[in-house]
Amino acid sequence: MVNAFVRKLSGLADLAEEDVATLVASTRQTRHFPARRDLIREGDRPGPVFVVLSGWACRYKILPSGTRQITSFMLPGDSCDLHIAILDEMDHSIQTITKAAIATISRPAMEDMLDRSPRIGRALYAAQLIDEATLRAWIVSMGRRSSMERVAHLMCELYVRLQGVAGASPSSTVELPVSQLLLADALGMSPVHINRVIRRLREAGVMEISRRSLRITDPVGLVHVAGFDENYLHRRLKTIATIY
Amino acid sequence: MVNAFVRKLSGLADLAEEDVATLVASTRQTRHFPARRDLIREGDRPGPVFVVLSGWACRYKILPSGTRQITSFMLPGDSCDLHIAILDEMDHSIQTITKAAIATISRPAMEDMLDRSPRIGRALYAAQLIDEATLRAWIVSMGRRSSMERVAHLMCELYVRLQGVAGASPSSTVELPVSQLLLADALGMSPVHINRVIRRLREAGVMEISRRSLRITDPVGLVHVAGFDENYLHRRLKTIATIY
DNA sequence: CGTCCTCTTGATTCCCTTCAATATGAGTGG
DNA sequence: CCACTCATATTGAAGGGAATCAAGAGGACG
Repeated sequence: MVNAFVRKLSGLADLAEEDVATLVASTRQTRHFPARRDLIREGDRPGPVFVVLSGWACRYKILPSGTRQITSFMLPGDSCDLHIAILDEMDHSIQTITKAAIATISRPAMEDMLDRSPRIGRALYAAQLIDEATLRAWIVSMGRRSSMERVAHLMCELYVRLQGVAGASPSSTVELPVSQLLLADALGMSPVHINRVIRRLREAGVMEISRRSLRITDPVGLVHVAGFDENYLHRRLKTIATIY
Repeated sequence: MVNAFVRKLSGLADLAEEDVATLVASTRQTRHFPARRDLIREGDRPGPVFVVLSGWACRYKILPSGTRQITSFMLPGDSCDLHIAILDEMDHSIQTITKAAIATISRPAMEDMLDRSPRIGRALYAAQLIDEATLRAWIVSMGRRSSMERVAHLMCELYVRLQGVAGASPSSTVELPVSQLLLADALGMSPVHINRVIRRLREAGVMEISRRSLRITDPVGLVHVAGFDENYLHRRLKTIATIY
């Protein structure tokens, strides 16, 4: 059984069997963390590369006023920048959202892996470019999308990302282990308003959030209100709209 | 005389003389573009790596509604992702803001360069990580900063970035060849409101924008209203606050 | 069973957008 | 050199979307 990391990278490059073995070996050393535990904090010296094998995490930054902004979600299979060690210190923190299994890849191990397999390197670079594209998509959302569109867009993103990694059969329902307060911190809105927007989306019949899960009742409609163009996720796989 | 690209990378890694020569040679092939000219468009197949030698450019995305969101500014010395060629298609466009001299580095040339000099590779990766950090900082700005803070923060960022590359003597005034409409597209605000915020900042005595130039009249004050922490730019150089 | 966190809904306030009009300035052609 | 045009900048007025304040309900957990 390969892990989420391998599943994700397999979708980004043609990995050989030995690559898979290398990746599995490199992520053998895993630690389990409870929810809401910082893996690394702003100002810390960057350490090894983190790989999320199960559970959710997020990158965030606290402002002087005390408010928080989440800059990205890390889902199973996601890892942080492969060359993070180049920098002097972290400019943001990383925290688990749920219980999570985190593997760490030391810098020498990472460099060894990049040296040995160009395919792994290619997959990791592709992953990084997708992460960047996602950051840009968030900027677009925050800058020019209405709150309805913004929430819908994030749900589309998370849905597609989860489908891409889970390898599970397409389902209209995915687990969404985030509180509305967390969504607020991710979307730059107030928790109260997030709640109202979710309600409007439910009343519009496109999606529902309940019991920590997201159910997409009208995929086409959701994609439409979100103005979602999944090209930025650079997946040449089935699209959310064509699954159904 | 070395170009802006070399000057920027020199600040990110200890380049040998041969590295400088390599970089200069790789950017010999430059083209001149007028203002407001697309270098590459969303949906296009990624081509060579673009390097801005002079002038300004920006990455942007057009939404279905027709509004535009700029996701980053490219100043002299900046380049786009070194591995951009991995992706199938561009998820955003790049356009010149002013007249600009753009060098292109073909994919083979880039790979050759990375193979030959680990120092150049290191500098390029550092540049990319800084770009990513800047994207995160923009997300934080859009999500959790007030319009005053947001404008002030962008001005701090641009000022520090310009100082980092220009190599010029520190000055309270830098060229800022962007219209208020462009700032609006970058900051996710309306042009009208941008105008009012700029006025308030002028009245507060911290900065002035006029005749396409930015004058910082009170650096400490500006940094303060912006809540600017330049750590994210990962410069171990003099800070905007300590220059004065 | 009490406590705390999350969710939900209402009321009020205000920041920012939109609409509108005018001013300023650069570039163009007569 | 001066009208003309168009982009940009500036300011006012009005409306709306989202934050804030506030209170209650539901649910998880020790």
